[in-house]
Amino acid sequence: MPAPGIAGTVSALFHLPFFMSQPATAITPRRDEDFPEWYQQVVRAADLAENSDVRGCMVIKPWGYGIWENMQRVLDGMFKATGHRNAYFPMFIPLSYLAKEAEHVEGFAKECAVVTHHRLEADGQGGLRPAPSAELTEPLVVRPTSETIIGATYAKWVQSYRDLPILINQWANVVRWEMRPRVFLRTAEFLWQEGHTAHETEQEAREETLQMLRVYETFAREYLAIPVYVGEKSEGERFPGAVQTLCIEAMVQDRKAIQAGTSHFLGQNFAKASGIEFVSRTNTREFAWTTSWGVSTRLIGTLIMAHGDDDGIQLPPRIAPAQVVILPVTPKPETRDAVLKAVEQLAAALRAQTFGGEPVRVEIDRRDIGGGTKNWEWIKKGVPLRVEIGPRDLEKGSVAVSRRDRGVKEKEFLTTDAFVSGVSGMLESIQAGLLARATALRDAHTVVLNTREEFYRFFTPSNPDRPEIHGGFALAHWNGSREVEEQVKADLKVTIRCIPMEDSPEPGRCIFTGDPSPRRVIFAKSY
RNA sequence: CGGGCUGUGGCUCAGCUUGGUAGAGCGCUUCGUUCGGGACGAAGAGGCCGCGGGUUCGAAUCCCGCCAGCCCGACCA
Repeated sequence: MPAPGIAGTVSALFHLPFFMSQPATAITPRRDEDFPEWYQQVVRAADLAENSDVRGCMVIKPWGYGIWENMQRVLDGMFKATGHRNAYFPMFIPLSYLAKEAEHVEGFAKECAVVTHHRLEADGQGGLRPAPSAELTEPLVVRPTSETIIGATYAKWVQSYRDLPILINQWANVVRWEMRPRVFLRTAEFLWQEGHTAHETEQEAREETLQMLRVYETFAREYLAIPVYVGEKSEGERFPGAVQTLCIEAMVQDRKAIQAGTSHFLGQNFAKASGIEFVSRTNTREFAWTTSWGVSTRLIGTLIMAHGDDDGIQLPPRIAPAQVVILPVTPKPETRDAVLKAVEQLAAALRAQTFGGEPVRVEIDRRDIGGGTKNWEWIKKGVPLRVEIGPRDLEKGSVAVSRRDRGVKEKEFLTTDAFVSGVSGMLESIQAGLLARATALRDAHTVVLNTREEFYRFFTPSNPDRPEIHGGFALAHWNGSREVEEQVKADLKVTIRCIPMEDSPEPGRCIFTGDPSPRRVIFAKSY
């Protein structure tokens, strides 16, 4: 984590009283003091979401939802560009459907919400209860994922190889009854997209799985400014029922890994379970080959932990709900109208500019609250550029521009024209800076380890009672056995994040057993 | 599901041991002074102290029961 800009720090100190009545950073605790608590405070300070009265469920507030809407819009375009279309399937899945695929049941049964009744009645004590007479003959499960119900539907749609491929995505909510919820990272209900495709051949399905993984990788890098490793999950981390699970893994600022997206090659497992059969080109009956792939609102949590600083979140411009916020400075009533008029003109001029092929997103904050308070709110919300215009700027034809990736008090005075024509470049520079910083962090904490001792040292904090930020990604040889994986997990809470896809893997010997290993895999602690 | 803890204005909490019908900070409202700035002052609104029962002249405070939430473990996008 680089230090804040020196100029900004000096300037900030200059404005504070000796005894510092205000914290030096907008968020307490700082990241290095208590990362999990810092995360929660950022979610609150940036007004992204809050916990609801329903345990484990969150209310996503407009600023947070705006981020999700941008993710949806961009990804949706990428899905369409690769030939997919959207559809919608039911939220309720008959219990018997879930039971069809053995591994799938085992994976999800423990965290399913179940609907058993379809009517309420008075309980005689002023409350309500499910009516005993209205019990469903077959309970419905609130979807934890939709493979089974979509599979059952595809089975009806597919008769011939001519009906394939089916390339469908749905945007939906899903429910997994988690024991330990954390806003955006692990909630009982979350929003996501799930792509479900069915293919004629294994190769085609495998290519689809890989293609969508690459879509996620591109999205993460180009839009979220988060570099990711792409690879395959080990057997222990695989999606229940999948033949192969591919993933993108990101590192966030406490050096833990987070799975940011997954793409599964399901083989014929679900086709067999759901009866997706077709008559082939050679007039034989075949099971289809299916895939599924998804990303969720967890990406918002990833974004926070990847780019946030001690003053709040920092949004990559490409995904920010507003890229520029204009803050009118209206100290005197007599100049107020002129300032507001200039603000409108500036907004229009900025919106006529494009960034990443889209009009620049501009918001004007006309609220009548203290300028400092207002400024800090937008800092905490992570808007990339803040622009102040006051009466003096009107006279000079200038604006005061602050970048979120620079010091809080740092302002650049530009002519209005220069700012408008340069806004796209500034946004590009911020976007690139975030990616560069995240990449540097990841690379600095990705190490190659060759012995068991090094490995255990790397993942052991110096203070076990209050673990400091430590560890990172460890590239090490592994013999491929589940026993080793589970031992490491039990000892250190470290898991295999992925088996990286490389062109020329370097063979070696497992650092735990000495067995031959075809390639290094990535170990890390994870969310 | 095991272990620890907590429920008091919107938020964070004090008060409870030694019962006498409620406090602080922040936030909110109004007024004023400030103000290219997360300022200051004054006034004000807001609480059947988680729920039910018991002891008592009297319970936020003591006793019993229940409910809810948080933290630590097992599970997880």
